[in-house]
Amino acid sequence: MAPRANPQVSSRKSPKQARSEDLVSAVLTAAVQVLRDEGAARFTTARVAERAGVSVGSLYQYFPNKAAILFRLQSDEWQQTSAMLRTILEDRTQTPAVRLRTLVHAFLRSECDEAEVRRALADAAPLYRDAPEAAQARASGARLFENFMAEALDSADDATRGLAADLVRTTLSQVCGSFSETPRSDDQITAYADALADMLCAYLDDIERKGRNA
Amino acid sequence: MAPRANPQVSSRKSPKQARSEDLVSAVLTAAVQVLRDEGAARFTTARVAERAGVSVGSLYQYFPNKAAILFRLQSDEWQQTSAMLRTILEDRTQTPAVRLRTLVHAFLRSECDEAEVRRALADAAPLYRDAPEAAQARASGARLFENFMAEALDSADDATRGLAADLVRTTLSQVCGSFSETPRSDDQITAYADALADMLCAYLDDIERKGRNA
DNA sequence: TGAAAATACGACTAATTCGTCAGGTTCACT
DNA sequence: AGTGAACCTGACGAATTAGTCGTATTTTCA
Repeated sequence: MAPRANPQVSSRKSPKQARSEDLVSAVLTAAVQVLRDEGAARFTTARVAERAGVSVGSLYQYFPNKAAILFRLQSDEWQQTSAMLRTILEDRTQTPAVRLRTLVHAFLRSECDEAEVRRALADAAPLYRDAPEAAQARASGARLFENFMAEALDSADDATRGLAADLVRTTLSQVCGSFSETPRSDDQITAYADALADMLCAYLDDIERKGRNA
Repeated sequence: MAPRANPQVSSRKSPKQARSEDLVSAVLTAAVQVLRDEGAARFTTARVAERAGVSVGSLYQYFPNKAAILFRLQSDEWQQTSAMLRTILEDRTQTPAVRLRTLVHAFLRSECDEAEVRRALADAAPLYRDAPEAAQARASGARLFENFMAEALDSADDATRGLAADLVRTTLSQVCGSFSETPRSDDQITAYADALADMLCAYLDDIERKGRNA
């Protein structure tokens, strides 16, 4: 009875940790499925555990509560997105405007893939958004844009630059999130990304123009 | 026993409807309070009814379910916002750019007032967002911006105009919503609204410039 | 092998929630 | 006052959920 999730197949580290790692990743995978297939409202520990082929008790041995699972999912997501943003924004071989355009396309595309999971995760946000680590993650994302702006806007004052960094970051994340809430074709995505990039670039040009005239 | 909510004080219409109207508005008022003071997660029909000085049974005589209360709140909100947008956007005595700037300030300000209620209402969105009437309301908001764009962007083609209308509307609503999630001072609001207006105006200018050069 | 430590199990508890319904109250009108 | 319709009440049923805990299984290592 109680068939366990393949104890022999596991990227062996110290054997001690093998079972737990398998269990944790099984839970996370199952959590994504439940979120996608059932939505935030039906996301329960029982359903996640069942889908993971694991008992609730075991689940609670590795996650202190339901919110922790969701937060972990969001956190992993942020990590990935951050890496992508960093790669694009810090590529000095391209002009800032080109980088920004590339970024918008990549970001919007990635929001539209996996849109269901993201929406469900957003619906569940009230459960995990006040986690202490969440603020840190947001701050590190903000720094990325501030550094970019320092390079892209050299003739603007600090206040303007800071505001621009905030506005561009917020616009990107919010507008792409909203856009991806309804299913989209490839062409729609490309066209929208171009328009959004146009808007952000026009804004940055405008700031530079004003900065030089002052 | 069973003290009723002031039957004698009520803006007399047909006496028949007086009680029900009082009850409905008492429920709506209470709903806003519960949403503000307790948040979306603790928004229950029992709490709303208690706060309204009314029994759950009565509440269910005028609202088919919990979601209907929330939808009604959101709907009233939209109505008000729509009216404001229309007034500003259709004021032909001002240039489009000035109107847009005025709009951004007004909208951001109004989002920041009552921010708690709005946030809670947004958290509860999964419960009412698929209501059939919601789509209608969104469409009517979209038309407002399309009409404005038809006036503001005369040298752009239809596709560009449509995309711009969508993008400007989405940006306004999403970015202001996100900004208002944390408490803000008056100065912060003004500065952010100016930056956002700069961005949107720069975008429209850019479109016009490209349109004339084509 | 055998025993202790680590891990997993899943039935269960306590709490909360939505919405109903049988019965009481008030109103409009005679 | 009397009558029926409209309205209100709040205890209650049915469902769901988060998280616990005593027991069973597996692993480790002497």
